[in-house]
Amino acid sequence: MPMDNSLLLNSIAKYVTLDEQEEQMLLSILHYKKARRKQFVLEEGDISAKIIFVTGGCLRSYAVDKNGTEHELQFAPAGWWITDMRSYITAEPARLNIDAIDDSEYIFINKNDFEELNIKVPKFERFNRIIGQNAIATYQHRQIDNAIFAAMERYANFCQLYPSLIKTLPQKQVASYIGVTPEFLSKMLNTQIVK
Amino acid sequence: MPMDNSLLLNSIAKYVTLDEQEEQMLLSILHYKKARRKQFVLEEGDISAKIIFVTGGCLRSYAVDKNGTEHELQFAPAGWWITDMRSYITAEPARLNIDAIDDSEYIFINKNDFEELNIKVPKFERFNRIIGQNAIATYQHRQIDNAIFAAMERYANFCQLYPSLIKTLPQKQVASYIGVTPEFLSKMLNTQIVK
DNA sequence: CTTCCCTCTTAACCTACATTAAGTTTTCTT
DNA sequence: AAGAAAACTTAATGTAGGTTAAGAGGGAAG
Repeated sequence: MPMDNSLLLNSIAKYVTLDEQEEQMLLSILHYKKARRKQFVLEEGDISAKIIFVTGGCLRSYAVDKNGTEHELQFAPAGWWITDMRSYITAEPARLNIDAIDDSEYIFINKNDFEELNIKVPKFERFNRIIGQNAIATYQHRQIDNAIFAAMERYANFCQLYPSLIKTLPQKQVASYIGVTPEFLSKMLNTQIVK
Repeated sequence: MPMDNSLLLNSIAKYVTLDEQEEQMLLSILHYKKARRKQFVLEEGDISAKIIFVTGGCLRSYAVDKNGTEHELQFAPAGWWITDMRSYITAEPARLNIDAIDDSEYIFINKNDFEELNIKVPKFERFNRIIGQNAIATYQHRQIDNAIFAAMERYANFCQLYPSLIKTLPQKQVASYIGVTPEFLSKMLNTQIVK
């Protein structure tokens, strides 16, 4: 059954040009899956032996603290990659949960296939090296932003950076991403009305 | 003049095996530099058109907030890579400063050379893809740790993760890395004595 | 239409950590 | 070895954001 791979292929094509055969090798290792709203894609304690590319809906990754409070690490709408990288690399149990915020569709690639394809198709490895660097840049700046900015500024940054997410996400998840409680975000937003 | 490249070559050899010619291509693009304690290697506002590998001493990267307070992003003792990745990728002015904590020596590779070598030597690109993934894993967990743990636990984590750095770094830099003021870290450490 | 659950809000009170300011010790520099 | 500059400590006071609790809308399932 032919699946829609165009989002993935276009995203790769931004950085490298795969020939017919290389593209075939990639397509041959893709798996397709759907997750309904709130369904887990990866559960804390599992081993994350795959890498995930979202093609529809929205996934998220988060960790749960000792009080049971969730802390969002990442939102992954269509076109984004998501995984627990530590667990992927070391095959240790994942600390992150990944679940579906909306009914979602995604492609996943098993670790063995992914590693093998990187070796067989250098252009694919280039693509991964480059998007890896992009992710590092993002994490570096998120770390600095958290250290430097107060909650209100982090909220403003989030709105600017992810305008489409702001419209669809429940406020409590935005709160968790920027590192405050939902109560505090609510208060912050409703106290600022008149300056 | 022959320089000591063994640290770099060993670090690459952990992941890939370069042949004679590949190694030569790598060596031909290396530049060697020293920085005295407190000297800048990259200054906020500059464009970070290179990638740095520390061979001796210790560098650090940090950002400065509007009050002039420094916030440590990374310590890079011998064997570590360091750069402002956003600035490297986009050629925008860096937000990070990189300077020397101790008298240090480092290798740097200019962006053009680095990108070209990645294309010419797929094994080098593999190495970079892999260490990029490692860096992502580290940043993911640092983000989560900051969200989940209180200052004392973050300090304990730091001690466990970087036992050698704890001995050499001034306390105020550790404080900055874990995200508290030096005053608070001092109080924390000196109040815990008798439980 | 209603019940249930989930999200958001409001408000009182609480705490981890920041700020300011001195004083002390360690370390560079000369 | 002296003097200056950093680094560390202590303590009083301040505040951003957390916690707890209760109520109000809103949408999905029956």
